[in-house]
Amino acid sequence: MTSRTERTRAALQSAALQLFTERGFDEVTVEEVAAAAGVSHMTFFRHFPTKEAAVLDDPYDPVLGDAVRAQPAALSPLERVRRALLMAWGALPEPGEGETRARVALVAGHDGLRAKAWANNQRTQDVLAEALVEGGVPSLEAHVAAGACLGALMAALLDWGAGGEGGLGDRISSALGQLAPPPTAEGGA
Amino acid sequence: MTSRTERTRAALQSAALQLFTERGFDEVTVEEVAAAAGVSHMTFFRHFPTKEAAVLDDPYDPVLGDAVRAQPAALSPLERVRRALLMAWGALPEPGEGETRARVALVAGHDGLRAKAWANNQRTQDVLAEALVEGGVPSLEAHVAAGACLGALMAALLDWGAGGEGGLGDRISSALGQLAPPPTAEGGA
DNA sequence: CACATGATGTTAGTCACTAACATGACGTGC
DNA sequence: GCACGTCATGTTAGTGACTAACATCATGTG
Repeated sequence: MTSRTERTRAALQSAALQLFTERGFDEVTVEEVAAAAGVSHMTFFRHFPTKEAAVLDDPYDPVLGDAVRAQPAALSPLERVRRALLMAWGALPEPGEGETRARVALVAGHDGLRAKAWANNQRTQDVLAEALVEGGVPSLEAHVAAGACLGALMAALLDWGAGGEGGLGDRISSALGQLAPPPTAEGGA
Repeated sequence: MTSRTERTRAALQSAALQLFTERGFDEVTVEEVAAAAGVSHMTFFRHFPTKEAAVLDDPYDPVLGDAVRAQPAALSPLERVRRALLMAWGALPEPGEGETRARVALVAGHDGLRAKAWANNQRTQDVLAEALVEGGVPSLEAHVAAGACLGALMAALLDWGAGGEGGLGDRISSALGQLAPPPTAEGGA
């Protein structure tokens, strides 16, 4: 039972993705996207706050906060965030590969989109940091841990979107692995 | 002998900073900034590509690339970037404390400005990663190292701008310190 | 003083985004 | 089935960032 709202929104998003990919983000007006979806430009803005938002649609934040809270407090903040992201990635429903690729490629190739993506990233960062702060981690340390992990993750994403060949999952684990503490010689887990 | 161009640019920047701080970024039009500096809005855009650019003015990138290249190749990419940033920070001429504070506070408190700041950050990230790639580091690893360090640094900056009391330098070293490898038990330097 | 050059002003336009009000589709109570 | 309310949408008019084309004014040079 997709409601009318959901259908319109999906139509807008899909029209936007296709037009932007074909002709470039800057060469397509919101007016055109709306027309392609069969609605007026006002309807576009009722569904998306900005032109960029039709491409950047990530409602994952709450999941991530909980994932951080689920980590053992004995670990360093950085390590808690790192594991939370790895865990959350594994648990997420893998979105359609092709479409994700198109979206990330768009973002990787356009300054304005990248900027907005970073802005979203920052919201996520705040959520992660908040979860750490609740657990007693000082604010600066919490934000730094979140910032470092998301910086790494974003780098992996953009690198993939810019033309990397492997799977996205592999890149993410590899990126976050780079932030892992080196294994102790004792073999302690 | 400051050229006319330089004087106009400085006037615009200072007018922008003052007006934005007084009344908020969104409540001041470019027109008003230009008027306060005694020029027309076209002149504003000849000096700054966007409204945000009058606040975000960081020409540090080239220095950072060289700082990375100066690090011993034996270190991990992450560690090379980390040390390069610490080194570069120490070598930079400390800019006027008050003005920097005002700028960072503006950025920390405004979504659009933060987004643009991240966009700049990405350029820096690319410069750092490039320096690593030249040294033989794979692209993904290089971008991740740069992303993580700059993510941490940005978090420290924004945290400071949002109302932290200590010195900025201390926060930066503390933030980057969080990414340092743990000291080995052997006491090896 | 004629001249070239570069910074600036003027004007008019595009486009993202917003506000106010009108219309149209849909289900609910009766 | 019909009045009614609600919610998605359309229409219109506006603001403000940013651009392009052309005019002007300052500056230094011969």
